[in-house]
Amino acid sequence: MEYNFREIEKKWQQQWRESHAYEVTNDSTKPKFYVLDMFPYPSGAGLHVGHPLGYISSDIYARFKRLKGYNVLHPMGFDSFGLPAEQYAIETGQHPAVTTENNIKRYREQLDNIGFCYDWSREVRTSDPKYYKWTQWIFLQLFDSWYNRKMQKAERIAQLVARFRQEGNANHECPGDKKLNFIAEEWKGFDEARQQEILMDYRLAFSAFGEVNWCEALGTVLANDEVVNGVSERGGHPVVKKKMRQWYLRITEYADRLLQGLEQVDFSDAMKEMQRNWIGKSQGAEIRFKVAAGNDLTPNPSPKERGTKEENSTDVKDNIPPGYMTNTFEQWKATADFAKANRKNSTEAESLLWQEIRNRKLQGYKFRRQHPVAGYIPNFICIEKRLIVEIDGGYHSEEEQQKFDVSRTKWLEEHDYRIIRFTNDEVTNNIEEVLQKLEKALSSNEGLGKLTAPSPLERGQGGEVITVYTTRPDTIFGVDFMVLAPEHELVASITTAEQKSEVEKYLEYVKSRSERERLAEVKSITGAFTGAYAINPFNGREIPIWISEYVLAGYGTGAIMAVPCGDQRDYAFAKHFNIPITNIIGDAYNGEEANATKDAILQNSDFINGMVMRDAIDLVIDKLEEIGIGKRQINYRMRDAGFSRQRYWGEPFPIVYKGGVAYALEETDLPVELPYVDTYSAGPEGEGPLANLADWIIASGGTRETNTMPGYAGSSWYFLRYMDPYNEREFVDRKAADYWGQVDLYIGGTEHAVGHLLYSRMWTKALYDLGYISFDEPYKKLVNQGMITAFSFFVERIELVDLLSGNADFFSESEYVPFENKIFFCSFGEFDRLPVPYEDKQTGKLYERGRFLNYHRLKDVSHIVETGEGDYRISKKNLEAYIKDKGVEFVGFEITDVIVDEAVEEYVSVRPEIEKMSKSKGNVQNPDFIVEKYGADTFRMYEMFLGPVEQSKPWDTKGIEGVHRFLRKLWRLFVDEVKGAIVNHDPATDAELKVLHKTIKKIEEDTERFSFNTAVSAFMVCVNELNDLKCHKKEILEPLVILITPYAPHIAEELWNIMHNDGSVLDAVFPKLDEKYLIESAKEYPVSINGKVRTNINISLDAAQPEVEQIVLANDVVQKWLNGQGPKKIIFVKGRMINVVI
RNA sequence: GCCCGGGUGGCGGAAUUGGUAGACGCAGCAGACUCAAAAUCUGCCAUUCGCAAGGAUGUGCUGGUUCGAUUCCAGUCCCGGGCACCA
Repeated sequence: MEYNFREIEKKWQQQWRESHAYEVTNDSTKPKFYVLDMFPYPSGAGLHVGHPLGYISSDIYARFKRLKGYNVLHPMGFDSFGLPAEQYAIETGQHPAVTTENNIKRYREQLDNIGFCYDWSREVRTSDPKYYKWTQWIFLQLFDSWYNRKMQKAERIAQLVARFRQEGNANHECPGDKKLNFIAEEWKGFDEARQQEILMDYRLAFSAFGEVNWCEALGTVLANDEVVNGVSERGGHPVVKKKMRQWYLRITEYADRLLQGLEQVDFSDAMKEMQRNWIGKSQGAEIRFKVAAGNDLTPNPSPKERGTKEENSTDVKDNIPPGYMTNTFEQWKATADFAKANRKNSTEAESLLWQEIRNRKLQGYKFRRQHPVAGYIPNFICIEKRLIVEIDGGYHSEEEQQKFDVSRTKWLEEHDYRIIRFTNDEVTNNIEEVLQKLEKALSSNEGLGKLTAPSPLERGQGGEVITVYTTRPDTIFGVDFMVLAPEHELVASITTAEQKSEVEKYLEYVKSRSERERLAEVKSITGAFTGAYAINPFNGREIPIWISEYVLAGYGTGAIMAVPCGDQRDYAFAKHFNIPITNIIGDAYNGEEANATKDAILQNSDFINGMVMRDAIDLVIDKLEEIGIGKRQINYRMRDAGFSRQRYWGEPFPIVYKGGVAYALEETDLPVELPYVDTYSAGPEGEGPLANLADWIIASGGTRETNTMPGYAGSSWYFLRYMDPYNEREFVDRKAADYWGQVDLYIGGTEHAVGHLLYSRMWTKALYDLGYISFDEPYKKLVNQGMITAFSFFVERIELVDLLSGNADFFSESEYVPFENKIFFCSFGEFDRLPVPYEDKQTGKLYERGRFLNYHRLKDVSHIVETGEGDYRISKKNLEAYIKDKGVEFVGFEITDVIVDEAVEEYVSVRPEIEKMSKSKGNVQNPDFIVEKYGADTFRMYEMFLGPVEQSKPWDTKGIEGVHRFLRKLWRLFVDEVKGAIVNHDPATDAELKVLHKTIKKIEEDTERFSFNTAVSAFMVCVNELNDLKCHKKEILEPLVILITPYAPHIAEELWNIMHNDGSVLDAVFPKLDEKYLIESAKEYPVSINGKVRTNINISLDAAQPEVEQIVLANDVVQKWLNGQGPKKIIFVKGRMINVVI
C-alpha cells in the first residue's frame, strides 16, 4: 500500500465536511481561542502561492490549540466589495455580483484543496445585504456619535445637543470648525439647518467638502495610500486634487488612543512603528508673529478691519497689543510699578487666597499675582489656563467701577480669558468652596484651545499675524525668514505692491505644476518673496516672509519659521535665495549644511544663550505662553479618513438629504440594498453610478446619498460578525462577543498596516465607547506573514522630445515638445543609444533627444529567458506583440543579438527585480498545480519549511521533493508497500521514547512561537531517527501522528485511522511531554583550548569542577596543547562546555 | 533624508539565555540495488593546506567587551520594507 495522497486527501476532506468536523459552538466549557486570517478579496486571478502562507500558519496554530483543549474559532469569509470587480464589469459588462460569486467559488475550491479547518458555517461576505445591513448600522452609530475630548470617548449626539442647550459649545471645542463659538441661547436660536450643520462638524462619521484625490480615469476618489507618486496605484492613472462633498470618519479624534493602544497589543515593532508614523504625533509650539508695518501694504486692510487704530484712539481697548501678548513692553513697564505697590497693599482676602493658591499648588498650575494684562492688573492670573481671578473689594461696588468691570470682562473674554470673581466675604468665610470652584475652572477647558485667527483688533502694525507651528521653539533666535504655503490665506493681504507681480507669477507656477513634472522628481528650489516682514517677538528682528511649495498648506498652520542653520530644506532655500544665515549653534554649524542637532549649546540666542537646545525647548514654550504669543501644541499627521467612493460596488449609505441636510435613515430601513444597474459609468459631476438611477434616489422625502462606502468599511468589523453570523437583530450578540472577545491571533500581510488595521481599531474603540462590546482593541496578537517574492521584469520607456531651448541635461515641462504617441522601449542601460535625432515623417520635425519616462512592467513573464547570471532578455518579437496589445504605437528600440538555440535572435535586455508576488505584478504562481502533483500536506509543509513566516522569501519549487519524500518516509513507518499496516504493540525502548519526547518538546515550543520551519525540520529528524531504530511501535507512532496533525492533517487522519478504525485525530489530545525520558547521565563535552574546540570528552553530568579538571588534564589532546605548561584557568559550564585557558 | 527589518555554504535556512557555526532540506559528487531507468538505500559535501593525522581561515566590513561573540557594544557598507518637501 503506497502513500496515495490524492485518494487520502479527497476522502478525508469529504469526511470532515460531512461530519461538520470544523464547526464550533458559542457554548463551551473549554477555554476559547480566536484565530483569524485577514480575509481575501476574491479577485479573478484566484489564489497564488503567497496567500496560503498565512492561512497555513493560522491553520496549524488553530489545529494545535484545538488539540490542546481549546474551543477554537477559526472562520473565513470574503471581502467581496471592491474596485476590481467593478472595473471588470465596466470592461466586460458582467455584473460584479456575478463575477464576485464566481471568484468566491473558485477561491473556496482552492482553499478546500489545501485542507483548511475553517468553520465555513460562519462565512461572511461583505457584499451580502445581510452583512452590510450591519455595516450601515455601525456607520449610523458613528454618524450619531461625537468624541468627547474631556472623557476621551465617543458619546451620543443627543448628549451633545443636551450640552449645547445648557452651556453652548464652550466646553467642547468643535473639531470641524475650531472658530465656532456659541452659547446656549444662541444654539436655541439656530434653525434646524444650522444646528445640523454644526452637529455635522462634531459627528464621528461626517460629510464635508474636502480636497480629495480625484482620479478621472477610474472615476473615483482615492485614499492617500492608493496614490503612488501622484498616480493611481492601480492602473497608474493621473490623480488631481478636487473639492467634493465626501464622507469622512473622524479618526483623528482617536489619534491618541490609537497610539496608546499600541502599548497593549502584541504587534511587531515594525508594525507599531508604521502605525505611529502614520499617526505622526509631534510636540511643539504654535508661535504668532506680527507682520511689520509697511508703507506699501497691498491690498490695504479695510478700515473696519483696521478698527479705530487709524484714528489714533486713546481708548485702552484699541491700543491693546496683538495676539495673546498680555501687554506691550511699554505698558508693562507702566503698570508694573503700580502692580508692585498693589502687592504690598493687598487686602486680607487677597493674601489669604494667594497663600492657599500657593500652598495647594492647584493641579500644578502656576498662578501670578498682580500680573498686568493689557493695561489692567487682575488679582491673580493663571496664564497657562488663561484664567483670571478677581476678588471684589469695596471699590468694585461703585457704579462707575462696575461699568468698567463689565467692559473689561467683555474684552478679556473676547480674547479668550476667563474671569472668575469672588467677594471678600466668600474668601474669608468659605475658602474651601472658593478653592473648589477654582479647581473646577482649571480643569475645564473653557476658553482654551481656541487659538483662532486674530480678530482685526488684534492685528499688529502691519495688520496681520502669522501663526507658525514648530517642533523646535528653541531655535527661535535662528529664524532668518518665514515661509508660507502658497495657498496660505494671508499671502494676498501681506504681499507688497512691489512684489505683487512676482508672487502672482509664482502662484501661477505652482498651479501649473503638472503631475508629470512632479513625477519627474526634479526637486528644484522655488519660492517668492512677499515683500512683507514678520517681527520676531523676542528680539524685534524683522524677518522676510516668503512663499514656497515646500511648505504644505495642510500640515500644521501652513506656515513655518525657517531656521537655515538647523534645517536642511531651510538651509537650501536660504542659500538659493541668498538669505543671510544666523548661526545659533556655534561650532555645530559648519556653514556648509544645516545641523538638526538638539544637543548643541545655543549662541546668539538672548535669554537662552549657553543652554543645551534640548533643554531650551520647554523654557521657550513657557516664555511664549507667559507673554501670550504662543502655546504648546501637539500635531498629528494623520488626517480624517475619506469614507466615500464614487463607485457602484460598495455599501450604499443609509443617508437621505432633505433640503441639503443629511439625515440618517431609520434602523428599520436597513439594509439599504444596492440597486441593480446596467451601466457602471459615472454619474453627473463625477458622482458615482448610483446617481444615474433617478427612481432609486428619491426616498423618505428626500434624495439618497449616491456615494458608496470604501473597501475598509466591511473589513473594519468582520471579526465580530464571525462570532454570531446569523443574528438578524444585532450586529453581534453581546454574549457571543463577550465569550469570544479579542482575536487572539490575527495573521495577515503588512500591506494592511495603516489602512485596515487602523480603521478596524478605531471602529472597535467606537463600538466599545458606545457600550456594544467589552474590549477596545480588536487584535491581541498580530503576525505578519512575509511576502513570497518572485521576479518581475521591466523595460525602459523613453519618449522622444523636441527641445525648444538650450541643451539642458534636464529640462522642465515647458521646454520641450514630446513626440506624441510614439514610445521607445529601450534595453536596460542603453538609454543613450536611442535613434536620435528622429524625424517625424508627417511634419518633418526633428526630435533631438530621448526622455526617460519610466520602467515599464512586463505583465507576462513567460517569454523572458535567462541568458546568463542575472541577465534576462525578451525577444523583439514577443515584446512587439506585447506592445501592440497595449495599443501604443511601436517605434523601435535598441537591440542586442543573442544566440538562442543556434539561431541569432534580436533580444532586448530587461531589468529584473524581486517583488512581492501579486496579480497586478504579473508574477504569480498558482498553488493548484503543486497540490495536484504532490498533495495538500506536502504543499502545507513545504510552504512552512521555506523559512520563518514573517520573513519574505523567494518562491522556488526545487525543495518540494524533499518534503514530499519526508511524508512518504513517515508513511513507511506505518505501512509496508507489500505487507500493509506494520504498526505493532511492542513496548518502546528508552531510545525510542527519547526520540518521541524530544520531538514533542520541540514541536510544542516551535508551534507556540510560530517557528514552523524548524518544527518541520524536527519532524524530519524524528522520522529519520525512528527509521534508523526501525521503530513501528504504536506507543511511539500514535503520539507522533497527533503531533503532526496540525501540519499535515490528511495523512495524520489516515494513519490514525489505520491504527484505530474509528474516531478522528482532530479530537485527539496533544501528547504530554515527560522530561524523564530526556534526562541524560553523561555528556560528550566539547573541550576548547583558548576558546577553540580541540576535542570531545565524555563526562558524567554529575561531575563537579575538580573532577572534570582532572579528567580534562589527563586527556592526550589537552596535554599536547599544554605542551608541558600548566593551564592558567579552566572554565567549566556544567552541561555545556569546558574551556582550558593557557 | 528619517524609521524599522535583514546580511551565515552553490541555494532555502538552523543555532531559543554569550558556550561544539552550518541542524533539516535542496542541488552536487561517489556508491549499492537494477539489463536499464524510476523509486529506495549508503557515504561525502564551508573554504583552504595536507597522502593522512592534523592545522589555518570562516557568520557583510572595521574595531571593542569576554576565558569564549552569528549572538553584546561602537562605527561602517550593502539589501529589503515603510514614511516623507510633515516644519
